Amino acid sequence: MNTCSLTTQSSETYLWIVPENACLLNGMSHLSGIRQAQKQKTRQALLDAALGLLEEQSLSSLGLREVTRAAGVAPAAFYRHFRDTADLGVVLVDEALDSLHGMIRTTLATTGDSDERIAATVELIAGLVRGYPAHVRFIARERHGGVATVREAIARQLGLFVREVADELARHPESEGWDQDDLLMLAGLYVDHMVMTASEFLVTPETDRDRVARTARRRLRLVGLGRRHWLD
Amino acid sequence: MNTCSLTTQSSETYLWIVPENACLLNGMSHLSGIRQAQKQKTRQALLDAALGLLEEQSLSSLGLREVTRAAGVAPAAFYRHFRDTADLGVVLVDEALDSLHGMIRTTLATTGDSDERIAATVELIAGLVRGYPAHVRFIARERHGGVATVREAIARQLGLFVREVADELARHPESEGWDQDDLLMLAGLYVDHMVMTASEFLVTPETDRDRVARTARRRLRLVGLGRRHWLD
DNA sequence: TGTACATCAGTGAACGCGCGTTCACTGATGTAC
DNA sequence: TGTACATCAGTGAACGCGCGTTCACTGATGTAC
Repeated sequence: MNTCSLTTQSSETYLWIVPENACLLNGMSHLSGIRQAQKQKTRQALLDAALGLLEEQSLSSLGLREVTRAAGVAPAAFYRHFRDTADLGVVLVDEALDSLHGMIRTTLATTGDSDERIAATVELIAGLVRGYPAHVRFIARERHGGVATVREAIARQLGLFVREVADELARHPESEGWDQDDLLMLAGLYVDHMVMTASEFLVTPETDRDRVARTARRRLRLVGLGRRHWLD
Repeated sequence: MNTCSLTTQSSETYLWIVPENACLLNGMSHLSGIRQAQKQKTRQALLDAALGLLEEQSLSSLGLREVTRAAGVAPAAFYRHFRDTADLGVVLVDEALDSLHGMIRTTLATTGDSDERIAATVELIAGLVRGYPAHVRFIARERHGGVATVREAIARQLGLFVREVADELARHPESEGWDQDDLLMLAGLYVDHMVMTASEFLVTPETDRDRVARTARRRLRLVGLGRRHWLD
């Protein structure tokens, strides 16, 4: 059971060790013990219920009563945790993307030739879609969705990814002679490609996902070729 | 004033010359004269009103009464034209994308070196965003949105684009030795890139769009380099 | 340790409101003779 | 051409319903002594 992010193990442990700092965003930093744990449980039930409902609709049509009904609490309880459904949406963005930063860095830092890195990247995305389909769908859907604050939260996180990817690319020997602007351009291309691939996986039945993975790898290979000849 | 597509001039003319075939989808092929023209006007008013409202929300939260209010007709009038708002959404998809097929083919067939073609492509997208921002936003938003029939309509149209782009790429001398599968992979990369660039333009104030265009062109150049070395 | 008081997450009832849908209607347009 | 009837796009009133929000409340948990 995770509490504040996808990284189940670490954040749960963290919660028990330093409970007063575990979820600063919740505004419940002074709570402790049973009370906090129960509140947290309800909060997570609301988030999970919302995420489930969002598989078949978008955030701007998600109703507060719908969420509380699915979570098994009274409508008024919602206000103990979120101002409205848009507010809940912003929390979902961070729940979905916070834990990805580390994974991406690790994957890009993989030693080995570029084909290995490509395979690892596509496998990372496939794994995310397999493990957290609802989170991935939520991000793909709300990236251009109808709720401004959520769009902005997603744009902020993806912007971070772009900068992190650029940093990591800069460490590769292939990046010698590249200026920062070009690195960011390439990093943006990669991040966009990751999001596209993820949503392509989502709409493809498990049995056909190999085909999607193969196409994704070829696209990355083609971009990689362009990268190698950029300074010719 | 356009009636069934973005290509104002031609479809309007067409409507008057062969009115009984102009808008087969409407189910009003047997109507003629003043009555049809008035019905068409109301229908277009509903579509325009909906498109306006969709700039700040998504289709799955768009209300029928909201649309009729903005269009200045009674709620019940809506049912003379559409079954529900999802049905209206599907019509909007075709209104937004039908007329693009020709433009894309023409742009890709542009004679001249690859830099010229790249500049023309980015300029095509910039022009679309400038001329039809609401249509472009609608497509970007609903591509992964909460209404299945609309997502499918968009996927169908984008799939057509991919095949058309692949056809056009096949005509280029650079494509010698490429198999169909690789051409489709590359075409998909281009189409995805076009959609990304369009939505990047949308969230960028007019004054900064040059920067977005420049990045888009460099991305296309990098992909073009990869293309040239694909068979090495 | 036990007791008395404070806190506050969650409840359940109530509210006014706008929603989607239906229906019989009206009056301009179309058609037949 | 004029007349009598048919069509049907748009109207306006009505309906039942679920929505978001408020409020005083309850009872388990927390705290002070």
